Formats: sequence, structure tokens, C-alpha cells
Amino acid sequence: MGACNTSSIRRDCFTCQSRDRAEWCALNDEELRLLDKAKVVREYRPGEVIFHQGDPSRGVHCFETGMVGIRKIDADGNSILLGLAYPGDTLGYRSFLVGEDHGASAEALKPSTICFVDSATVRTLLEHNPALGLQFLKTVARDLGAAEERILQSVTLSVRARFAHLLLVLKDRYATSSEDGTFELELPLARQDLAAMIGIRPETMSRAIKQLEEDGVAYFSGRSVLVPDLKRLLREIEPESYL
Amino acid sequence: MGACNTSSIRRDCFTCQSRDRAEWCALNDEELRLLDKAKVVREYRPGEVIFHQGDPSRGVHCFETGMVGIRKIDADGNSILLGLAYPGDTLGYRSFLVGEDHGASAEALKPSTICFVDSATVRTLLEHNPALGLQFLKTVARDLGAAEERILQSVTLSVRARFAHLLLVLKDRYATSSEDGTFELELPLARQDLAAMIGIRPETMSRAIKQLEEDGVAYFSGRSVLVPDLKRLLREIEPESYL
DNA sequence: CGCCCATCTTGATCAACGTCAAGGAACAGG
DNA sequence: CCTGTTCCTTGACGTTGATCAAGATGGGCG
Repeated sequence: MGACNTSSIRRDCFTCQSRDRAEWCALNDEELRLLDKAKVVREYRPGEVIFHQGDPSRGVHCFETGMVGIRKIDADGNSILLGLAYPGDTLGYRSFLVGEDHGASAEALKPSTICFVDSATVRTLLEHNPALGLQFLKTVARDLGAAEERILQSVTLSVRARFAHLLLVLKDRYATSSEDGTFELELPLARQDLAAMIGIRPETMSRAIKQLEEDGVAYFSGRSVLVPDLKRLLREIEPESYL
Repeated sequence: MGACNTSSIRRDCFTCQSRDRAEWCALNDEELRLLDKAKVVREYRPGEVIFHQGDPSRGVHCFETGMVGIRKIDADGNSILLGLAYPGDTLGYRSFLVGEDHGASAEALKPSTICFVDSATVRTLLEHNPALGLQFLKTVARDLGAAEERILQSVTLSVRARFAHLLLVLKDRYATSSEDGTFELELPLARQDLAAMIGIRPETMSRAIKQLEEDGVAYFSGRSVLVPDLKRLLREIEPESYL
């Protein structure tokens, strides 16, 4: 699609708003030019897959706008959402770095614009600019920390506590008003996917929601959630508060 | 082994056998000299802690000989073994990279020799030699892949399947004979710690062991395990084999 | 040899979660 | 407006693994 790609507007790495949030902020003009020339932009509609688990890694994906989910499936067909990705994130960098096939799938959850950069280019940039590697190092180290935390939580915490935790994470990004402890939340995910985020069945998610409502911790209606008291929610993830 | 390196003998980074297995293989002589001068060697007895979860990161630890366990505890006191570390591994690099406190503890499980390298030195080396950063990048990316795999397994697989999986992992390092499908295994861990590796209680581990014995999959006696048929064990981690 | 202590095992019980099955709600397309 | 489809909820039930409480085992040491 040459110079144009969406509704006829030129997208390039220089004006990409996501760039400063990404690892690529380490690049200088010359390197950016290389990146810009190599990238292939593509729009994805909700449900479309950016790459499949098991596919060979051919490069990395630069997330420009939208929202995508990282999904991992095991041999039995059980799947969980490993996480959500947002503009500025780089997708599929892990498989690229270790030279393995993709260990998870990425699929658009909202309409998304994502650039693809082939392995050779990324490798050139990495060798050329050490700072880029250090940026990636920080990102992947952070991700690793989060993953390890999640391993612990998935074996020690109850569904209820894990769900409370998820709500708190989503709050930071999707809470509309957070004044006196009350806040409202517009969920970016369907029930199924909420369930997949914490590795449970949709039925169990329904019941967890019902319980939280019965206990007055949170009220759900469609995709919007009302939390009347942040402290009540926080108490859900605390150890038995012996007060 | 070069200058030798056991009790009361000079240890240096040049003759360290673990070096070529580690990220530090990227260093040249000059850099090695810097590392060698900065490092502080220390012996740890089983049970001794190298660093505690929550401690600020002051640098990284280079594993020379022995065996250590990485343990993570949550607010309720539940703990799991995130993994085992061996000579050649670098410990605590994650916290160092993101500049956070240690997210887990490291404790010696066997007598171990471990060098400490302060943050300033590592930072200098990283800035000085880009290849070192790329080495770390590979390591941490690999670890992240393993962690993500484990998240999925911990929520989808049964205790039995997770235990079978653990046995297979330990097999690669500790199996004595692996000829015709039969093999024997000398476990490096006590039951408690085996349990902690897959996030279950010791009681449950006992029962899992009993079950595997009743089904003829594996026989346990103290720390040695006899697996009469590898295929039987493999079948434990497969989806319901509709054969 | 016998004792102590830690570790491991066993049993009984219970809550949590998955599974199966059925019914309801929301929504797009005709 | 109806209809099919997908998603969500609810109920009944079974299984899994945690918990609590005793015992058993085994190794180090006097």
C-alpha cells in the first residue's frame, strides 16, 4: 500500500504517537528511517489474528492503535488470556529473541493498527544500537516479573481474590471516576475473556460476579462495573485481615 | 581446572568453568578483569539465603557451583518454588534490570559457591559491551517463555499432570540411565519442595505419589524414583489420548 | 541403642471449582 | 419483526485438592 494505508492517511514511524512509549524511542533518525522503510502497516478488525501460536516468528509487531489480547492454548484446548496489549507495546518480541515459534496467539480485541517489522531489520537495529537492546531488556524483565507474580497467584489465590485483583488492574486503565473511593469501570472484555484472564470457566465467572454483588463489593451491568468502596475491594486481595 | 577453585583456593573469573555457560561469555579479557576485580565470592551452606524477597537489589549473583532454589512468598505466607538454579546461571538479574526490590528469595539447596557483582560494575559492563545485553536478553526471554507456559499449566492441568511434567523436567538433569524407556531418577528435592515446585501441599504430594505407584507409572523410595515406562509417564501429560 | 525432631504419610472432612444441561438475554441479519 | 446465533446465567452434581488431626518413618546424636 505504498505510502498510504488507512483511510488514505500516511503513517510513518516518525509521527507515530506510540513510538515514545515503545522501545523504539532509542532509535536515532537514520535508524528510524530504516525502520520506517521496512515496516508493513496493517489494520485488524476485532477477532482478527495477528499471529498464531505455533507459527514461526518472522519479526515483531509494533502496536500503534487499538487493543489486542495474547492468548495461549494447551494441547487439551484449554486457553487463557496471558494479557492485553496496547499501543506502544511490541508484540511477538519474545519468540523473535529466542528464535522459537510463537508461544501464544495475538488477536485484535478492538480495531487495531499494527506494523510488522521483519526479523532481519530488527536484528540489524539491535546490533547497530545497543540502547535498543537495553530497552527490550527492561521490558522483558518487567514482563517476567509480572509473569512470576501471576504464577504464584494462580496457585495460591482463590478465584474471588484473583478476580478482585483483575478488577484493580483494569481500574488503572479504565476507571472513569475515582474520587472518594467510589469508582466506575467500563470493562474492555466480555465475560468469557474476563474468565480467561484468570484461567477459569465462564460459569465460575458468573458466580463470582454474583457473589461480589451479594456482598456489596461491586455491581455489574453489561460491561460496566460500579465499585462503591475501593477499600472493600482491596480487602478481597488481602490476607485474612485479623482486625 | 586451571588455577583450581575449591576450599581456600583462589577463584577467578578467567578460570571459572561456569563462565562459558553464562551470559558472561560475551566479555573480553579486559572486561573480565574488571568483573574479576569487582566480584565477591562466597560459599553458602544448604538452607542459607543468598537474598531475600523484598531486599533491594544491589547487583547480581554469579552461580559457580552447587544448587539453589528460587522461592516466592505471598502476603498470606503461601510459598512456591519458582525454579531451581544451577552453575552458570545468573541470579537476581531481573530485579537489577528493572531496578526493583527482589521479587523472590534465593536459597542454597546444596553447598554452593556464588559470586556477587555490584550494580555499578554490571551497569558499566552492559554499557560497554552490547553483546552482554543481548546475552541477557536471550536468557530473560527464555525465562519468560517458561513462566508463561507455567501460568497456563498451573490453571489448566491437574496436580497429577503437573507432577508428571515436573518429573520429566527433572529427568533431563538427574536421570541415571535412560535406555529402553525405563529410567531411574535421584530427586534433588525433598517432598515438601517437590510440592512447592508445583504449588501444592505436602499432603497432596504424598497422595499424588501414591496414585502414580498404584497405577504403576513410577515408584518412589526416599529420593529415588523408578519409572518403568517412559511412555506411561508421557501419557500423563497428554490430552485424553483417544486411541 | 534409644531418643528427638523433622519429615512424610494417612484418614476424614469440606469448600471450591469444573462439568453437564438447560434456559434466558442480547444482537445481527434477513 | 422474527430468527438464528452467540453469549451469559442458573441449577444440580461430581471431583479435586486444602485442611485438620493423628500416626509413621527416618536420620542425627548423645
